[in-house]
Amino acid sequence: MANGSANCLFCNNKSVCFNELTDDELKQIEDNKVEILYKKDETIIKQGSFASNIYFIKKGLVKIYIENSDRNLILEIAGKSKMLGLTSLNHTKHYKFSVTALEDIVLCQINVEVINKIMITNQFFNTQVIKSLNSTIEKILDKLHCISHKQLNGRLADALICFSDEIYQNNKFTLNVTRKDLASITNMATENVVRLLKEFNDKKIIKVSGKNIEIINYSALKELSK
Amino acid sequence: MANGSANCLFCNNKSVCFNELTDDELKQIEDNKVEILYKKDETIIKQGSFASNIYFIKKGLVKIYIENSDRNLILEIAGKSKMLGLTSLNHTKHYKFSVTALEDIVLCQINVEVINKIMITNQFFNTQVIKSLNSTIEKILDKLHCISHKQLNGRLADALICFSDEIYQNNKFTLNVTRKDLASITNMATENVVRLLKEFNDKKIIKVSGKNIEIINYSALKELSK
DNA sequence: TAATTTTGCTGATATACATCAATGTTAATA
DNA sequence: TATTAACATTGATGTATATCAGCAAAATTA
Repeated sequence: MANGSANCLFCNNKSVCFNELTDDELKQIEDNKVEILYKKDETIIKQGSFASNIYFIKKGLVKIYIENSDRNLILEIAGKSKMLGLTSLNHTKHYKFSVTALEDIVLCQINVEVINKIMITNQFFNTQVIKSLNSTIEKILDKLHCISHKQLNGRLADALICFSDEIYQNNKFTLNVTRKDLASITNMATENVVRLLKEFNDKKIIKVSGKNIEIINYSALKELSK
Repeated sequence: MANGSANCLFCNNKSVCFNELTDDELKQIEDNKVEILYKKDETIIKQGSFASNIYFIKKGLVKIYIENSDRNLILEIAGKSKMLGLTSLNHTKHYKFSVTALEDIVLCQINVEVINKIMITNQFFNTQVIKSLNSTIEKILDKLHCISHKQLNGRLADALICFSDEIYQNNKFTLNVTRKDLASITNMATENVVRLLKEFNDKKIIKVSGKNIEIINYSALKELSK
């Protein structure tokens, strides 16, 4: 929970965003950031609260989700190098989503004013921030497309592909999320996640054993995704 | 179709974005923009094409939608002062959506390089662009929430509230869209739009007569929206 | 003006999916 | 280690919503 002795200048977890900052700019960030450890299941960002900080994940996975009285919708499972809370760049805004830790997390919380300042002085950084915003838009558009146009098996296939290609970058992985979370990712009932995982397993598309999943027939998944 | 004699300096359709530009900056835009007229049903942006321009709507309504082989999803009905195509700010990107005219449109097409240049020289403008990106994110998140959590009547209620509050800014309006479009907005079958409009009409929540709609019981709609 | 296409409307039917209920299994806590 | 709670699983049932079919009305085109 302590402000990092961790020095921004020599930080080897820097996102592309920070790559081209001058030493002076990095110093500014260092003076206005804290490094924080979150334990599994702790809330990092709470939906509805004032958006006044930028977060940068150094280690571990989080889930970003829209809260709802009955049922949540997970927008993204994100990990190392993810910037969170860019909503804060424009003041007087509230977070539209919550973020909680799926495992132990190390992140840097950076004061939004410094980010705003450096966006003025450093054109490259400014571009990177806009890129990040655009990529967020792209991601949630994909999500929207997936949920509005595809049916259950396609949506689950999409989720599995995402885990394999992006989150774990391995066709064999151990889930950090529950079946209920999988249901929140794909916007279906938990029971259907279970049933479909079994069906995929029986069809030898994937191999499921508890939280361990191995993708056997990738192209079949891609086909289901359509 | 001609480059406007329309002078940016004296344009009275300027969006907030352009409000604080210097005369010189406005001149730069003027030299790198064309004013274009689109007729009803013409395509302004085609999904999948290279994103290389910024558009600014001066007059008329457009629909922004995700194309899909079987069924489209309308993200937004937008009008005067809307900036389109900010995806272009980062190069080598394709549009993730299409835009077509719902009526005769006047818009300015601005070269993305000038926009990028002015974002460097003018901090206020830069902030406005980021605000615009953030507001896009917020809108899509709302849509995602609506489609994933609400059922048919709630989704249609949402759409009607949006028409009344934002698009037409009047509780009595004449739709520029077909029932099929309404179905694409709410992600339901066209038949259900018809049935629900009739039901709302019978319950004296709204008064429907063809494309003319009047909202009678606004609070009932708000209730349905939950 | 007639002919054709698109849009709007209505009821009947089908189905994808959620919900419910019941039970096993693992993980957290005392 | 016992106790509780959260998670996972399976089958049976219900329902919201899509699909289909058929026709009327408007709008476009010939």
